[in-house]
Amino acid sequence: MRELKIYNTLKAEKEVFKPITEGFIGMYVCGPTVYDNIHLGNVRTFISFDMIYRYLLHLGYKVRYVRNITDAGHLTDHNTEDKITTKARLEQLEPMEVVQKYTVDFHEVLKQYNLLPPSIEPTATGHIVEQIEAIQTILESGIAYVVNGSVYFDVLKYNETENYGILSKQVIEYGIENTRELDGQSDKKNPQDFALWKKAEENHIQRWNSPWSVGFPGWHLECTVMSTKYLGSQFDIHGGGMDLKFPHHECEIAQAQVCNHKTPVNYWMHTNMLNLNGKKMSKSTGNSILPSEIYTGTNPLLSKTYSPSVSRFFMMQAHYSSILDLSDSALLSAEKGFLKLMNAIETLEQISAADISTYDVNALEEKCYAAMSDDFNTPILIAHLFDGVRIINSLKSGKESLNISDLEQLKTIFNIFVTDILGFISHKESNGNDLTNNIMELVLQLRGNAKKSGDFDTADLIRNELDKVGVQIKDGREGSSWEVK
RNA sequence: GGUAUCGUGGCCGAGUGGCUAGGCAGUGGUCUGCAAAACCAUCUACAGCAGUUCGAAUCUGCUCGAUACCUCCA
Repeated sequence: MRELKIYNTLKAEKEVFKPITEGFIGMYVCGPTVYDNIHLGNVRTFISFDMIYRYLLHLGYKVRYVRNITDAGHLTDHNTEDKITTKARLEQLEPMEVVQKYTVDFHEVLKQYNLLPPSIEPTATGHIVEQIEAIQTILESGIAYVVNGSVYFDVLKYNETENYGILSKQVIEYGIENTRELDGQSDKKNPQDFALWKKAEENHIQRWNSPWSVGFPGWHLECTVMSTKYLGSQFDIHGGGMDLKFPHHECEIAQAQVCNHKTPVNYWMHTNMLNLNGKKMSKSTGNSILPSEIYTGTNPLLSKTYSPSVSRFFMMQAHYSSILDLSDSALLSAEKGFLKLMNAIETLEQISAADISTYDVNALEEKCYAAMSDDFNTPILIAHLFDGVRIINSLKSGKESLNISDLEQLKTIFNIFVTDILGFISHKESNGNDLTNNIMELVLQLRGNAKKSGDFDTADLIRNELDKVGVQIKDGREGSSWEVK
């Protein structure tokens, strides 16, 4: 199998990837908390991991991809209530209605962006029993304590024998004098401690029985429990957004370390943020844009609508680990580039083979694999694909030629990288309609006749009127063609 | 205050010690009835200062600036 390099946040360097079991990969990615519509920044993370998943599959690995849905336990800021519960109260819904509503939204959006579904999509509320068992284990190890029906993880005690901060490189602060505002109400021994179980207040709707209180699990615990359950106590890849690195992933490592006595994950991958107006998109600050606003064009920042494929292309033009800034002009240029790429693929279907090849298709394929195998470098891949686009257009005009096997190989390359790995789909499916094709053939023929007889008024009329309804005429050396814009 | 990442041409965005990334926009040309598309050519660059080196956008130090995390966020 081809060598693959992955930037491992845990080691802070690029490493050659070696799965625990040859040919198999266990991958866990933190999913959304379904208390609201996901915004485009959330989508970026899932698209990045979709691309990663697709490439791993393409390389021939059997991948078990687990991506959770957080439907309980995610606390709001400075509050004892969780996000789902808060939303349920605001919308006067059952918590599970909130969960259902936004889970459906999540899935619909990801479908628009052509994401493959994960192998398993577990929920926090479906694993309450496992979470309670894990808390018991941690309590028995003496790394957690019970206060007023809630259970907290003792970070300082853990840090005596283990390294809390191994992932985020944070150095925990001993002593409370360094902390900013210590919440007087808090049951915690230290502000760094985090909740494993919270006792439910009277008005808290989501609640389960436990040995300590009627309450609900802490946010960090679900990922530990579910990744362990489905991928084992040690697995290959754990991913998530950069903003989850600390404290969420740090806490996951600590919990798993106490429960299973081994480091849970070999490769930690963190995808970077999508910025809007120079700042991270965020639900809580309102600096965000919804996927639906992109394809309906309802956001004031956008001059027009953009298809999901265009925004997917826009994201793939940046490396997953870089911050990416969204703007109308960036989407506009992405759209042009995307159409150029997709048009070339259509053109490729019309190319006929020649006797000799004037271009090294093998070298192109090698470059594409090299780019992807170097920490999933999609911008470099796309640069190479545009090299292929240039060749395709030259093939059409006769400046380059390919023999039959090279031509087939070029088609395969585009199929693999554009469709299978980058996950782009042409949004011009309507071009394939037989009726439309036949009518357009006639129209082009009539216009061609008009041109031949010098009737350019008619020729231009046809071209202009078609342009108004979104069809572009392209006159080439060997005749005219058309496409839906 | 702590931790981390980053500062690349008109814009977006790769590269990380010597060899043109790429896309969009611009300019010149080919083609065209004209235009568009396409193709060819081409311009604008590595935040600043000092150091290491035969050679640095790439390594080191400092300065300035930006962002993220440290309290919920993909």
